[in-house]
Amino acid sequence: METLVENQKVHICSGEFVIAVREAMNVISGKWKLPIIGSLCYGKKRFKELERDISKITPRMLSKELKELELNSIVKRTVHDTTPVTVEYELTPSGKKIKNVLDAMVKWGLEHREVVMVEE
Amino acid sequence: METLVENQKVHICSGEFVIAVREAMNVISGKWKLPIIGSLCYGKKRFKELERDISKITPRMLSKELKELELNSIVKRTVHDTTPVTVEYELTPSGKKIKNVLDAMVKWGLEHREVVMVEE
DNA sequence: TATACTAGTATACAATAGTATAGTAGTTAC
DNA sequence: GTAACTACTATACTATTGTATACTAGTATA
Repeated sequence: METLVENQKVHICSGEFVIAVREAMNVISGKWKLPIIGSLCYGKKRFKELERDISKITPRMLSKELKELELNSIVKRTVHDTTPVTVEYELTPSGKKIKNVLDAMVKWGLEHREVVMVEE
Repeated sequence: METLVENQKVHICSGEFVIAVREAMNVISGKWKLPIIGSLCYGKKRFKELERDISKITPRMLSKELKELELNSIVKRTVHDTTPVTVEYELTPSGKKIKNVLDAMVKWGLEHREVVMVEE
């Protein structure tokens, strides 16, 4: 399995490849990361807005996942000096580009579903 | 966040989208699925070959993951009537196409790493 | 008879991921 | 003064995921 990255053939087992895939996996794995990213695609959101948007998430998980996403430079956190304090979360440019990965997943997923349906 | 699939704009929250992404996530999530798929990219492999190929995997996990991949139509299992019995595993066409998703992940991962490096 | 090969399975445990429920601190409206 | 808003945190638990170690069954070789 080979892949073209910046005009260079890269072997699936090359160190860079593995690290890059792992990084992408980190960002989208887990139960709540995609719902959070999905919700932030429509623009900035406050903590409580995300909590209301994402059905059944607990504040503990929301807080934990937002911290991880911030650490990984996917989400930017901004504190506003209002009363009460409001905190806004938004996707970084890198966070927005995850869309390309999701697109590839949707494309594969739909094709795969069709293949499986025809087989059965 | 919108995406183009077969000339139709599909909303990120549409049922089909969510199911398709979840399906793709199922196939690549977990500690051992990518190493297994990676190893099978080079062609058919027997159980013991995979076990030797994939450093530190236990037969329990290899067996479990192969079963899941087979259930999801990513891997095909063929039993050969030799002595001792040999079993071959190979990627289905759908399994091979997961490469497109991995490519998108590599591309994003490499770009993201560069952005993060420049920032720090 | 003992060892090694095939492809796994069984049991018990450890580690990680996620849930449920309640509480914090500071300010504002009733 | 009490309730409600903000953005969380703390504690204790359950569930899922992965590990470690040993074992099975059938055949072939030394």
